[in-house]
Amino acid sequence: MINIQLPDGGVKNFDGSVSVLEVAKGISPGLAKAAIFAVVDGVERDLNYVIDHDANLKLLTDKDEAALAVIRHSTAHLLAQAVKQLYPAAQVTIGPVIENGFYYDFSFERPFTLDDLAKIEKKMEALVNLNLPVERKELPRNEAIKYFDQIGEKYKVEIISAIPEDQIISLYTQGDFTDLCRGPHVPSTSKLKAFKLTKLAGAYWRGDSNNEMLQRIYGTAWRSKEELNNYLNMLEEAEKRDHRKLGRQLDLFHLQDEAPGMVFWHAKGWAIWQEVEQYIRKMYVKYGYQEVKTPQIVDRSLWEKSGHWEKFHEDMFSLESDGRHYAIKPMNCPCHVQIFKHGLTSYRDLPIRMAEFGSCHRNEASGALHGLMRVRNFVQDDAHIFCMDEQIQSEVMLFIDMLFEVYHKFDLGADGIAVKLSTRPAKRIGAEEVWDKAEQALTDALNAKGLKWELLPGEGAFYGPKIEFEVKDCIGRSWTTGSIQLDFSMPERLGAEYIASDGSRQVPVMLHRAICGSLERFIAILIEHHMGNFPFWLAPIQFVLLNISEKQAGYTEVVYNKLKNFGFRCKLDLSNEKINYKIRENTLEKIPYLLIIGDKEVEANQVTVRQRDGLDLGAMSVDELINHVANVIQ
RNA sequence: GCCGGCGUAGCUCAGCAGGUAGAGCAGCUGACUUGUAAUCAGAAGGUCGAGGGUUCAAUUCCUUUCGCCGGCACCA
Repeated sequence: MINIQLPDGGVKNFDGSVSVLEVAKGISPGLAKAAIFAVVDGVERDLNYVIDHDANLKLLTDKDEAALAVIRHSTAHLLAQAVKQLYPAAQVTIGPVIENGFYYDFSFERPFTLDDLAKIEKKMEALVNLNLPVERKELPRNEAIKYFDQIGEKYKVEIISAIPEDQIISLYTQGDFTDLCRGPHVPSTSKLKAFKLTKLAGAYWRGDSNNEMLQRIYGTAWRSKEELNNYLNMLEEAEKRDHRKLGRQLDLFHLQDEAPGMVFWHAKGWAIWQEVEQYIRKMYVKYGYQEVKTPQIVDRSLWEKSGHWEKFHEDMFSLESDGRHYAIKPMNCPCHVQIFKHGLTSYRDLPIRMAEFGSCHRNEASGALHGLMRVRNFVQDDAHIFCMDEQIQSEVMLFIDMLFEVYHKFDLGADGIAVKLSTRPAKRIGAEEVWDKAEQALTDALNAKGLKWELLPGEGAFYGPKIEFEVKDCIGRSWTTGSIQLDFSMPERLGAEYIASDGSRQVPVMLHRAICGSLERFIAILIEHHMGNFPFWLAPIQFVLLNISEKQAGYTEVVYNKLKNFGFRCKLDLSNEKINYKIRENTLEKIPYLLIIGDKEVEANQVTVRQRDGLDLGAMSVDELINHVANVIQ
């Protein structure tokens, strides 16, 4: 007798072993039909998993969010099956679930084409219509290796060979196709009814650029056609926020062939930049930073001392002049250490927080460049904190406060920010106890601030652990903006010291930190986050003045000058167009306030205010308008 | 850097099985003097990313190269 406990508290009894599907049928035929997979005693199982003991059972259908991962995984198998049928010479490798979908990597004699993709998708649909049952079987590891060796799947053999010998390997078969997989899977290919192959790409085997490049096919899969369409529409909408697109439409900046990865900032983009920079500068004052400025080009010997030349010279732009070798700085830290070293520093002076809007050049790999997100010349809101060991945690906490104050100011919500702690890598310098202390300090600071964070073991730099703050762009790619990084190496290498309370000379700890990361990247994030509708204080143009006919041109200009003298960024549109046209054009420019002036306004010494979202605030005097925006800014 | 795709007017894009290109919008000129998301008309605008090759003829085919896009790798 087997008792099966259901989530609603009910219990089903069976005389002997029973499959999940049979249990489902016992509950209701509808449930059995809709079921995708099950959780038995906390473990995900297929529907034909046989329960032979008392157990808790939860059935999941396509109504459950959790079904998505299973559907996606099964769709990846479906893709592989289709590829094998169409191109038997292709070798299968891995096909995991990712956010919103899946991919599968194949080794094939030639790259797949878009035509292939269409064919493969058709084949997948045909396989769905065949309603192929998906069946699990288990083999001892060595037999699994033998099996894949026999069918010539050498990548699978390699994968299984890395699994301990005593393990049982599970395989899933649908029709003529068998794949190595942990499962669970949908019971039949007919459950896969909303998928689309989205892109082709190259990808290195095992993620290592020394290895062969495989053909990766990406796809998305959902529980219903409706869900799929919603996703595709969402993607289409999201692409409209792309900062590269908006940068052109709003005339903020451009990039051109002659200066790859370097930005030409137009007046409107630069207005945003100035606001951001000035705001960050205010924060420096508030949080006790000193601002400095250091040279753009520095003799190579400094980079040799700092170790950058050895490790990164391929990414550095260098030049020769009058027989001397120079490098354009790829970072500011060695220069800041030079300022720190000037004169004697007492422990009483610590912490010293030294900030610079430092323009850096890095010769990034051509394939890495991406709009403003990844450029070759960028300005970091960089700062280095020189402090004593015992000050690390409080400095990190202060930095976190500052970071969130800044992000809040720009309307970047904390829930959109991923916090990651990267700890000691295999290759590293510094004593274990120093790493212990440093990692503990970072962990404690994160926890003290009540942040949700993710641990990335082994991802730290060789010279210290770090915390990174990541935000996503319009289509979900993650970019690091803020970071704070401990450095046990550079102060010593470059001979930075302070006089301790006992009169001895000590090497300070150095924290590298940035909030925006680079102003370029940060502004790109702002553009996408606000969809170009910048808050009033950031908007490149804050007011546009529109006269209805030539008659009001004089008065319109007076108001324009008045607002300009108050320091607002204004545009005067006296163009000889209908007011409808002018409203449309300036609304598309995403100017926060459109001030409309006709005879009525001239007479009453007012302006009629229309917001860019179409809301009509009615007529008011200029003073009232200024009051209004002051309230908006707070 | 690697794999694939792309590069035509300021922008968005069409075209060409090889016979030196076309639209809309913007810009320019003119008319209209306008009340809350596109007034009408006219003229103009391009060494089809760059170099080389094949050909009587190349924007179209081949090749090299640069840049961009999507991934991968990288991201101190």
